[in-house]
Amino acid sequence: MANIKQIASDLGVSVATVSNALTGKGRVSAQMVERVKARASELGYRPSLAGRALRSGQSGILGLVMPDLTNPLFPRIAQHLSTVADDRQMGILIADSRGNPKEQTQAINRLLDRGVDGVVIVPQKGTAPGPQSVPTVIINTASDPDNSVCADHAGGGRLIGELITSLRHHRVVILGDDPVSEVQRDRVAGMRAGLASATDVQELWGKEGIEALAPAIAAGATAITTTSDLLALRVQSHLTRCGISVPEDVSLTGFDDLPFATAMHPMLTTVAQDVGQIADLAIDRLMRAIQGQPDLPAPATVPMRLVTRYSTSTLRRPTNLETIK
Amino acid sequence: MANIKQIASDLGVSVATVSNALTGKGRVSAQMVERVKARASELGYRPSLAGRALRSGQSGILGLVMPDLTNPLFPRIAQHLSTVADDRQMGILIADSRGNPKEQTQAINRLLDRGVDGVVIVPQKGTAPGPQSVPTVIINTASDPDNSVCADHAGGGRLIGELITSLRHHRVVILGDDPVSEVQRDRVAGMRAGLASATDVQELWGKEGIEALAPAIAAGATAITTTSDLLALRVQSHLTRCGISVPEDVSLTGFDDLPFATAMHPMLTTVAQDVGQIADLAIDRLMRAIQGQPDLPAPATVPMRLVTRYSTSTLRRPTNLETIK
DNA sequence: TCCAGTTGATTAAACGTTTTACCAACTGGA
DNA sequence: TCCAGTTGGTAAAACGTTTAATCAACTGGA
Repeated sequence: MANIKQIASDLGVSVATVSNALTGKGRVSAQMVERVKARASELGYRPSLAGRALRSGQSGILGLVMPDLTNPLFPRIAQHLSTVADDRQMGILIADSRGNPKEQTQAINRLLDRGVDGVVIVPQKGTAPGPQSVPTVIINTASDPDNSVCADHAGGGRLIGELITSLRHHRVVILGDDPVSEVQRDRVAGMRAGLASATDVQELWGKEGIEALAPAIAAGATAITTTSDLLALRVQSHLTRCGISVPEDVSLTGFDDLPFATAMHPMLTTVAQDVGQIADLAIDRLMRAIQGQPDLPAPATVPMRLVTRYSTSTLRRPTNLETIK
Repeated sequence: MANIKQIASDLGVSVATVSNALTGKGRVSAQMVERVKARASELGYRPSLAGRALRSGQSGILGLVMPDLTNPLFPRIAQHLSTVADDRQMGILIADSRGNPKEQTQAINRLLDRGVDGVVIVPQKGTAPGPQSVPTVIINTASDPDNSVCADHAGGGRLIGELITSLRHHRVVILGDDPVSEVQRDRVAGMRAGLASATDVQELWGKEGIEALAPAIAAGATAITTTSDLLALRVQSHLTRCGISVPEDVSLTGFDDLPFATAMHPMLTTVAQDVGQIADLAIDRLMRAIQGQPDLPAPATVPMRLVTRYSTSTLRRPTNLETIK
């Protein structure tokens, strides 16, 4: 409830002096600064963000637009974003684009109406939000080179591919969830690159893909690389039901290192995004844009990290399962 | 960029009239309202929330304090909260209390500094935030009867217990994660109530609890009820490793119906919170308090819903595994 | 002594909105 | 004709902050 005017009258000075003393901007004697600060903390003074926002035109609030708040990555992104925003005295307002592109632009508009100083957008699969009226940074899509920061999905895929290669697997099936997603296509492309020396690489998608797995294994595949941990869990469940065990009969990998990856048995080999660094870079670029500094030239891509656990092992059975049968 | 003054001068009227026309508060002729609204939409006018906030002392923003943003429930709570807040033209600012009580009060203070009109708090395990300087509603703890809304954890536990009872299991182990959590203790208590007619109910906690599972089963337990899905996944993995299969050898239940529950095999029997309704009630109470209406008397508790899947089955083997061995 | 420069503080405007108090012009009834 | 009541609108203050412009007092050098 205490305001700047209160402090000013208590001390018999003008409000401008108080403001200057607190912000350190104008010219105020050192001792006056002391007195002002002392009184301010006595009163428990908290500057009114509303007043400041009105005057300065900046709200000190950033918007976060997610394609779907139940996205398994959302918690980690939100957390990191919120801590690094905190460090810069910024708040984070969330908005859900509820899985469809139309809602996405509405969500952005709602944030804009609230006067956010900038927005972080994690776009819908397959959409690329155009330039906005406030500084914007896009996470996890490389569409607009200037203002995006994204994990190196292809690189992550390659790490997986190379791991599988190094474990001497030659017959591999790559399993994706939805080919509409640019991110997933990138991951798959990376896997292919890492598997360049494999003799047989097969690409499957979605629910039918899972059904097709057992036959593929029967036909000789010895490793399955998926584009998400959830998919990997599904696969493992399915395989267990079919009497195929991981990693003895087939190696299996996920993507993203979700919390349950370590609750599985065997614990899942996967690849992790450094969400902290992504958030860091995102906020960094955003603040830079907000403060009118020139954009950084290249889009930022953050390397992924291979997390080797126990769902992968070196090939130790004949390539073709038929021979066992 | 268009403001109320702009519209006023365009139309040759006073700003007060424009404000009245737009908010429908003062006395303005119907046709003037038309003209104002027309001009406003021509200009793409958006009221400045900052201006309004300064004048009215209300920011139109609610704060959400979570114990840990990576909490598996956070996404769903955030999503529902954000949609129902949207309906009331409110924004949601997030804050992370990073797993410790001290940060929790700091997080609350940060939100307060930002001028939120109210806060929704999902408290740290074992803490009960005291009364705040703004309207507050607490989710998932029944500590303060006046302003809390929480799932009926005990009721959910009872549902599980009754299911297990109806499946004719008599020897059950209840497995919890951390007894510090009031929520988990409630769940366990509910389970016990639902299992009243069982002959042997054992309670285990944490990592050692999991280790003790196989011996317990060897000693005759035929069902395991856990206080979280993640725990259930861990257990299932552990049991698989021990050569014990679900649900043939032992029935298993989770809690919360997290996304991966259906990716497991067998799909997990669990109990779901109606997060939508919880969010609804929470915002409802919060808005009521903000608008100065009297508090609703009783704390709101929302019933949980049993989700029966395939990790539970009726008892079909001798109670004591020893006899098999 | 005078003047330029510096220091420390003040005045007042501005940001965009809402709201109270007020005013002018009608209306209808006595 | 006069008055009370209603209708449609305006003027101005207020919310709390920042900042450009101004001013008074002091300093040191010529």
